[in-house]
Amino acid sequence: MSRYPFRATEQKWQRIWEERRCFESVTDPSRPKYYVLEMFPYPSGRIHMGHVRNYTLGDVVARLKRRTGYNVLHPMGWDAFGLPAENAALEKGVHPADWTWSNIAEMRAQIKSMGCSLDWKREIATCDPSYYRHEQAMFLDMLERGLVYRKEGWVNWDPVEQTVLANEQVIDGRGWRSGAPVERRKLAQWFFRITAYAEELLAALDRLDRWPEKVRLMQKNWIGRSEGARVRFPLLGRTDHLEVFTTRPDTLWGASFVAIAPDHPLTRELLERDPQLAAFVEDCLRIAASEEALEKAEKRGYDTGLRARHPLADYGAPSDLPIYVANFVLMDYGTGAIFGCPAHDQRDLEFARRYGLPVRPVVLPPGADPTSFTIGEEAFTGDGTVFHSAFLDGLPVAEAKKRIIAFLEEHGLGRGEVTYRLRDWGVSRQRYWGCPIPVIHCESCGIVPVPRDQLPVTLPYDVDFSKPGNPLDRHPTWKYVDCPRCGRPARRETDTFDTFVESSWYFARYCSPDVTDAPFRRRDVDYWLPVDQYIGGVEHAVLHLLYARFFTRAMRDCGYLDLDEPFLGLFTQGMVTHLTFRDERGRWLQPDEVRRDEHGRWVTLDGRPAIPGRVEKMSKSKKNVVDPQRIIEAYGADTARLFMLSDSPPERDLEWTEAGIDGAFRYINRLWRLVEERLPLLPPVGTPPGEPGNEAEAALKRLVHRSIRRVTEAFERFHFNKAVALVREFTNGIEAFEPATAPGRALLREALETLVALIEPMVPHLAEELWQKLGHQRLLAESPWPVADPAWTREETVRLAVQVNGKRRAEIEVTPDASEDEMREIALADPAVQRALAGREPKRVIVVPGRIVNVVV
RNA sequence: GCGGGCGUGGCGGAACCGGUAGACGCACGGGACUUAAAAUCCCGGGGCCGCGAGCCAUGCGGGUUCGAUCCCCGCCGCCCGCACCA
Repeated sequence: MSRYPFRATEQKWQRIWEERRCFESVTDPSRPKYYVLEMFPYPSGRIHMGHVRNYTLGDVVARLKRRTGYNVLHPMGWDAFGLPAENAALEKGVHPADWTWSNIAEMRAQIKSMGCSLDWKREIATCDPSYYRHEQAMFLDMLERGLVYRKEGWVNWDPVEQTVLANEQVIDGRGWRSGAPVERRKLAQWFFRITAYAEELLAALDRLDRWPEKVRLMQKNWIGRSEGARVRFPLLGRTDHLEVFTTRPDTLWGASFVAIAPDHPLTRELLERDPQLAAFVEDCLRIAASEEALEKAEKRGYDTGLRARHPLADYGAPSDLPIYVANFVLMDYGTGAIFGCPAHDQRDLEFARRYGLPVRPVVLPPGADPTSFTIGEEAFTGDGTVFHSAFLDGLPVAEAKKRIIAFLEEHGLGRGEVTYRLRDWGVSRQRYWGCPIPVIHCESCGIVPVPRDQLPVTLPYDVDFSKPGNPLDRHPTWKYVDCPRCGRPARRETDTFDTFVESSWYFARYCSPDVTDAPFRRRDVDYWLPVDQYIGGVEHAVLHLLYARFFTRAMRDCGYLDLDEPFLGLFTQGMVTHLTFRDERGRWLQPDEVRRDEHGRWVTLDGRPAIPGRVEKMSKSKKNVVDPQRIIEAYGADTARLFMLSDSPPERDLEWTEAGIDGAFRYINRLWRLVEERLPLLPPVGTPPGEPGNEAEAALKRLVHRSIRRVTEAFERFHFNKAVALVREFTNGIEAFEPATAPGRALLREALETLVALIEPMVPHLAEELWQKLGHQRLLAESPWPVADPAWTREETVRLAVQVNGKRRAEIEVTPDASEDEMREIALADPAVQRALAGREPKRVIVVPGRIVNVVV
C-alpha cells in the first residue's frame, strides 16, 4: 500500500512557492486587500505549539482570502528586544545581539517548515536599527506634541529583573515575568500620555464589533471610567484645602470623616513633626509593597488632629470632620483624598466602626421607614431616595448627583469630574537590550532631544554583563556626549524602551519594510491598514492591544497616518495544553518519559508508576511540552496543521494528544490513497462534470455542492473544527461512491477536485500534490475557491420528525416544497403516530416546514 | 468581593433563529485480510429495563412554550479578568 511521502512533498512545494514568489504582495489599490496578521513571536530560539496553532489559524485565513480574490498581506517578523537575551548573556556569555540573531535564523527555518503562505520579503526584526530608528523619530515627534513626558514618581521595581514595570505588568503584586514581589521606588521615568486618549479608547471599543466581547470588556474595565465630583474641603486653622474625589456626591451629608493617602503631600508635611504618624505611614507603605497582606489588611487609620470644614456645613451637613491618614486610600487614584460616608460605603463603614465615627444614613432604600432605618453590618449601596440632605431630600440617587454637582459648581465648592483607572504608560527600562531613548541630559539645557540627523542612537556592542544593573549606564564611553544645544559635556539617556513600544506599530512597518527615511509610505499604509484579521493569545487582551490602539492614535495625531484603530478583526486563540505527570516523589515527568503498561496504567519507561495530573498549558516548569519541530519531522507539517484545527474550536484550549496527532496522520494518508486509487478511473483533466444519471450520482453531486457551501461557511466563521468534520464527511461520501458510468466517473473527478480544493488552506502541501496528480498545471494556491451551485445544495427529500405532544414518535419523508396540508396528512397517516394518538383526536397540529410536525392532543 | 465565560456519551466536540440531541473524530468492542502482527477496510455503540410500538437523558431544581442543550428564575461546580478605584 502506498504511503504519502510527506517529507519530500512538503519540501518540494515549499521550494516551488518560494521560486514562484506566490505569497509576495504588492500595494495595488485597484484590488481589494486583506491584511492577515498573527502576533509576531519573540525569538526564543524554538517555536512552540502555541506558535503552530497561531500560524496555522492565520494561514487558513490568508489562503482562503487569497483564493477568494483578495490581495492578501500576510507578513512575519520578530519581537526581538527583551530580557531573555540578556539572561542568555548572563548565563551563557553570549552577546544578546548574537543570541537573538541566531535564534531568529533557527526559528525562521522552523516556521518555514510549516509551509505558511507568508511574504518573507517583508520580514522585520525590531532590534535592527533600521526598525527602531523610526521609533526614535516618532518618540521625538510625540515629545514635541506633548504625548511624551518625563516625571519623577513612584514606580514598580522588580528586584529580580532590576527594572521598572508598568502597572499592567504587575500581576497580584508580582512582576509579570519574574514573579518576584514588586517594590516601590522613586525614579524619573518617561511616560506616554495614554490617559489623554482614555475617553477615545473607551468609546471606540463599541465600534470594534469584530473583537471578542470579552477583550472589549477587559479593556473597558482596565480604562475604568468613573463619573463623580471633585469637592473642596477647607482645612480648619489653615489657609489651604483638600481636594476630594467622589462618585457619590449625593451622600455628602452622610460624611463623617476625611481620609488621605499615606503618601499624600499633606501626610508628608505632617509626618515631619509627628514621629508616630511617620511610623504609621512607614508601616502602610511596607504592607503595600508586600502585596498579599493587602488581601486581609484591615482598614486602619491615624487621626492627624487636623479637621476639615464640610463644604455644605451651611446647609445642614456636619460642620467639620476629622482628617485621618488611612491605609486604604490610594494616592494615584482620584486625588488621593476621600470623604468617608460609612452608611453607604462598605470600606468607610468598617473604618467608622473601628474608630467610633458616626454612621448617618442619607439614602433610604425603597420601602424602608425613614424614622427607623439604620445601618448594621452592611453599608447600603443601592439606589433609593435621598433624605436628611437639605435640598436633595426626596430625590433618587442619580437625580441627587446631578443636582449636587450643579450646586457645588455654582458655589465654587467643587465640580463634576470624570476619573479613569488607566494611568500613563511608563516606558523607561533600566536595560541594555532595548531601543535607546533618544535624548541627552545636559546640566545647563536640561533634556535635549537627539538631533534627527543623528538618529538612530544605536546600542554599543561592547558591553559588560558581569555586574548587575544596566550595562549602558556603566559603559566607559557610550553615554558621554556633547550637548547638541550648548556643546558642553552631557550624558545620554541610558534607559531603553519597554518592548511593548516596538510591538505597538510593527503592523504598520510591514506595509513598507524597505523604506528608509520614514517608518512607512503613506500610500502603503493607506492601502493595507487597518489589519483585517489579527490573531493571537488572550494574554495580550489588555497590554499589547491597548498600547497598539493608543500608539496608532498618537501616530495619527503626529501626522503619520490617517487611522484610529489598528485591528479591525481580532481573534484570540486558546492555549495548547497537555496532560501532566509526576513520579512517586512528585517530580514532573516529560510526556516522552511515560508510557501505558499492559493494563493501560501510566508508568515511567522503567516501569515505576507515573501519576497523571491536570491538563495544563504546556510549560517548561511542568515539563509537559511537546516540541513542534519533532512532530513536523515525524508526521509532516500538514498533519500538525490538521491536528491544530481538528476537534477543538480555536478559541478554546486544545489538548495535545498522541492519539489525536495519529488520527490526523491517518486521515492525511487516507486522502492520499483515495486520490491515488481513483486516479486510473478518472476522465482527463478538464472534462466537464456532466449530469448525474442515477440516484447515487445525484447524491454525490449534492454532497459536493453542499460541502462547498458548508465548508466555506465554517471557514468564514472560524469554525475550523467543523470544517474538518465536514471535509471528513465529504471524504467518507466519496469513498463510498463506486462510479459505474462515464458521467459517474466525471462526477468522481469533480468530487475529488473539490475535496482537494477545499482542504488546501489546512493542508496545503498535500493539496498541491494531489491537485498536480489530478492533472493540473496551475498551482492550487493560486486557483479560485470552489463555488457551490445552488441547484445542487438543496435536498430532494427531507426527513422530518413527527411529535405527539412534543415527544418524537415517527419520522416521515417529504419533498422540501410539500405543503403544510400534505405534511399534516402524511404525518397523521403514519402508523406510529396513530398508535401514539391511541384514538384521541388531535386538538392542534403544528407544522414547521422543513423542521417538524407536532400533533397536540 | 466585583465583572465575564463555560458545564452535552468513556473523551474532544456537533446541533443555524426555540424544531429528529450526540455530526465528525479519538478511545473501545466485533468482523475481514494475514502464518502472525502492524497497516488497511467493514460493522457496532448515551443510559436503563422485562430488549419494546418502552422509559430516562444536555450540571441540579423550577418556569415559559405545542415543543427548551438553546429563553427566564434560583442553586451547584469549574475557568478567566480585576482586586481597598472612593
